[in-house]
Amino acid sequence: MAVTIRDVARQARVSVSTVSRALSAPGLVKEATRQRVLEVVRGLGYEPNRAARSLITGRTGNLGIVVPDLENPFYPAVLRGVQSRAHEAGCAVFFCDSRVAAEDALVRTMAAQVDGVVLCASLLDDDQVAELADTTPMVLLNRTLPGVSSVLMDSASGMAQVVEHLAELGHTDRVYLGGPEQSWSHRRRLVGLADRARRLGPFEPTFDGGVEGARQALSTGATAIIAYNDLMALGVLSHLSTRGIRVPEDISVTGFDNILYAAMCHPPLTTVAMPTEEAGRVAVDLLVDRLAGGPAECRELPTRLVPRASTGKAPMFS
Amino acid sequence: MAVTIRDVARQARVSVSTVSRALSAPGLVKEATRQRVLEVVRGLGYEPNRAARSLITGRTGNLGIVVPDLENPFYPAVLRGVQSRAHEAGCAVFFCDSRVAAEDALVRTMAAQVDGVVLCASLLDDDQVAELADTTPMVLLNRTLPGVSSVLMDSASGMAQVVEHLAELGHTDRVYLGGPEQSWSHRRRLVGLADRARRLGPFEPTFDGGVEGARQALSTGATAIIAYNDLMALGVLSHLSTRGIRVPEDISVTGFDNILYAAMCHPPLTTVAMPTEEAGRVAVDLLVDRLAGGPAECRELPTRLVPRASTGKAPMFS
DNA sequence: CTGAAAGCGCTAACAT
DNA sequence: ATGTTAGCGCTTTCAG
Repeated sequence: MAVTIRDVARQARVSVSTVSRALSAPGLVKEATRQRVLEVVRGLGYEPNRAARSLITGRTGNLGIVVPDLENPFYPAVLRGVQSRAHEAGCAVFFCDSRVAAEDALVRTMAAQVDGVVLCASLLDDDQVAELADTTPMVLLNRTLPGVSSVLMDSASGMAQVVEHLAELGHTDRVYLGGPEQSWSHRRRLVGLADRARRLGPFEPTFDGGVEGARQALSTGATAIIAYNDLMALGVLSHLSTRGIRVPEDISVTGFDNILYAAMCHPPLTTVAMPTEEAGRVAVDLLVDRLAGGPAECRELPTRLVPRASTGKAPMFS
Repeated sequence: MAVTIRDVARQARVSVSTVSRALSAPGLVKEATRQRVLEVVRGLGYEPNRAARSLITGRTGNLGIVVPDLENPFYPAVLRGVQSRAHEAGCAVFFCDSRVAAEDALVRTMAAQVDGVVLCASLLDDDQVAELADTTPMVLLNRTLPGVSSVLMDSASGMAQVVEHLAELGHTDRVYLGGPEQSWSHRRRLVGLADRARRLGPFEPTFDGGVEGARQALSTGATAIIAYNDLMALGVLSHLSTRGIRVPEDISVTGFDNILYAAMCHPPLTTVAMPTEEAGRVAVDLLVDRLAGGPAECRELPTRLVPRASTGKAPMFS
């Protein structure tokens, strides 16, 4: 059997409540006793039983995060931010990839054992999200819903920067390969795009989706392809290379997210940097605030264009 | 207040113990009563309180996994396998990236709230791992320790295949850019390498580590660079490209892991495919067996060479 | 097959 | 400032 609060109390010659207080309400016990207790705690290697504690407090000390696709490097980056901040806040984090099961089922399962959850780029409809948010404290990432905290990355501005960049290079015929239609990020990118590019899609926001998008884009004769995200842009690059089309001489390509590989591919990808890790940290902050009884809050983080070699002057432009 | 077992008992006109049994020991209660209870459970939306349950059983129904670097796509793949299998087994999974805090501290923290942990590619020394394994049921991934379950990917054979492939292409001067010296995978790769390549390193198993490795490799005059993993190989490719060195015409390059980007880079990378997702699933299987009182078990999964365009005939070889 | 009762380890009134 | 005590919601003997 593990060492319990009673063992500590006995050895420190105090009552269990004093031990409890020494540990979780330092102000309520005399410094000398507290030290004595702490010493015994260390000596015995006592670790409070979380189950017992939660049974009373109703708190688990855990946070949950649900992401749509861990294999998109965007999410590990977010997760890293979440985890480091959660760690600072003394919380452990449960994690789920929603390809494993339905998003709402996952959140519900999680809700039972965490104090709150970070829901990333949810594709659920508003009613479903609202229902979940009603059950458990929640912060949304790249998604909004009235009354629910959220952390947003400014996709509209990012996309506007992309279009402007392309325009400056002389591209007049631009095509956008869209992501999932329910996606908030996709819709915000459309806002930034306005009517400054044709639209194709929706496509899967993956490498293969990009390959398919490139195929379709080629038949439009556009000189610039704007992909929904970097993963797709990588697929676009790959397809163009297969077809012997040069980037950026023949066609310019842009992505979104600035994942690690955007800098490593050939040619390096012009893209929009997203404050992923920061977003993860802010999400936890908002969640913690919420748990402490604060109000729902919405925070938008800036994005910025990262020009690289996949964009160049439009052909025949001087 | 949430609905408790007592509410169910009252409404189903049975005792709490009957409800408890109906839920977790179906054999011990008459089918008719069980149905009645289940109906009330559904009607009330009753969900047993996990804290209360674990307080008694000592089980949490949770698994933990610690990985060294979530941003290496190798680990999300493992994580995916772990999660899908855990989900089937009715377990939720806690996750930690050991860049957030010291590995052993993380495992210890986790141990308090999971039934067992999967420890990936640990760099701790044997004593430390042994101590942890003593505290909590554990399965090691790509690491061995007597008496502890483990899932291994056959790095030695994979590396032997790489060297053989290079030899067939006429490369006689090969150089290996090593990974972390404490890494089991690294040491197994050395075994597969035997004395068939010079050795450089250790390097960080990252893109930047690869860049540095390439720099050093160039001064050796070798015609083939064998990187510890794909991330490094990507760095090698990048550095060579910067220096105007052609791959594979001037130098051949190989990686290890077959991450998604190995197929997407330029030129596509010859590498060794690792059964990552499978390994994650097997790890959970072994852990579950262990929790059920089974013996420690060791499973080695095969790897295989994936030849792509980054390797070619040695210069001057015909 | 079912019920009564005793806790699991801890926190939070309530006393002192 | 510290001790006493009553549970938190559940499982699990032990009786019947």
